[in-house]
Amino acid sequence: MDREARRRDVADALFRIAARQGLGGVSMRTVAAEAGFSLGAVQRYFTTKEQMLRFAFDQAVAAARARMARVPGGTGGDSVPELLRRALLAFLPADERGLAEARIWAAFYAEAVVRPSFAEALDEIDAEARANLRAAFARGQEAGDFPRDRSPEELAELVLVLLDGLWWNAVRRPAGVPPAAQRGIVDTAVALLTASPRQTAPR
Amino acid sequence: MDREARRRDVADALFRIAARQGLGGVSMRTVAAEAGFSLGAVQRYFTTKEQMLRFAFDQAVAAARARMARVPGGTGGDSVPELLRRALLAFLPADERGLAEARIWAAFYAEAVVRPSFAEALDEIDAEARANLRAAFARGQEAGDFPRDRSPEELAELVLVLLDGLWWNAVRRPAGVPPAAQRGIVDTAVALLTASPRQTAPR
DNA sequence: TTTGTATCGATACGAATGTATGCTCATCGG
DNA sequence: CCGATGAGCATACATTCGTATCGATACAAA
Repeated sequence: MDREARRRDVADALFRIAARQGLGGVSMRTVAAEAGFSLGAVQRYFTTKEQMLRFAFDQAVAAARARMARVPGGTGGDSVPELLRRALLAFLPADERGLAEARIWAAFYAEAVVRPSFAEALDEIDAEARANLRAAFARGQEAGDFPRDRSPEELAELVLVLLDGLWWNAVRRPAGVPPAAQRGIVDTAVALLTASPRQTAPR
Repeated sequence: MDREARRRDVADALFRIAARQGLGGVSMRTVAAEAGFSLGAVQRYFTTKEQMLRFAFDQAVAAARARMARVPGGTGGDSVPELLRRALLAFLPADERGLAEARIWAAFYAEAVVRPSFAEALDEIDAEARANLRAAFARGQEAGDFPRDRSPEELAELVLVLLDGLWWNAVRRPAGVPPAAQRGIVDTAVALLTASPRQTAPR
């Protein structure tokens, strides 16, 4: 009878289908079958497909926010570069389960390109991450861990872009093969970020 | 009567729809209407939707390959970092037309996550780009434009990842607003790539 | 017990989908 | 002239879609 819990069950079923077949495989009936519910039951929790999709999307957004909050904030004793390295790795899919989640996000991500209401939520997450990174870089520069000739804003933006790239790179790998290669790229990126510039790219 | 030209017309119509509504808005009938053809006419060129989609995808892949070939190869007098900078910018959507193309790619990109036959083609493009970048970095290191403590492979991989991130970042921007900010990130990234490392990220 | 109210399942219905079939022409070789 | 070939179009068909409606069961209140 717990309405909210059932809604989450339905959303979980939607996630499983989206991870396997993308949003193209998501229909009221396929979701109902995956959840072990009848079509009518799903309809009682979500009168419309739009509602169902939006709920699932919001669920995924909340999970992403929670993951971001769980990232080591900087109060620990680690250096900022090390924190950055761990933060990047925290958002990359590591095991089979993480890869399934990432596939779901890939579907939503693409959907956001043509659905502004989804894009707004992604922009909000981006803004949060940007703010966190900006603050971290400011601290890192004060501690001397990062060169000061680049503003924290620039560095934060660069890391966000880098994370997007790393993430998509991981999503496209066949199975759970990435760990080593991924770590290598992350290490390289962090090393370059902590390097002092030798020359500026000519105008 | 030119069969191949008509097929491209149909594919172009598919592209316009995909840019507007994603692959979810693509159906035999909507594509036919967009192309100004009847459903039957489209069917004569593509007996199945799968064929149509695959042809359009291959068309997009060929265009991407052509764009990659058109990128300044390095025989010019420019320094390798400058070449890198221009190469990155060449792949980012600059105007409204480029953004529409990018939206199409976003749809295909997400589709590739759940359709291995699409993923293969993307992997091939990636491999080509990786080889080109690797060679460019090797040349750049010999010329002293890049630090030698990172292998060309690592640097190439990093740039590929960075390009993916930059690209998605551009796709998600509302309209044709990105140029300045995008260039800033590219400049920062190139500057960092050409910097000499100060310290390596702790294990 | 009776009444009322959720919960769920089954089914119905119109719209849209992919695909198949048949028809009308125009063009061209004999 | 005329048969043939193929392009283009309309239509038909079965399936699947989202959504709406109805009946059955369960359980709480009166």
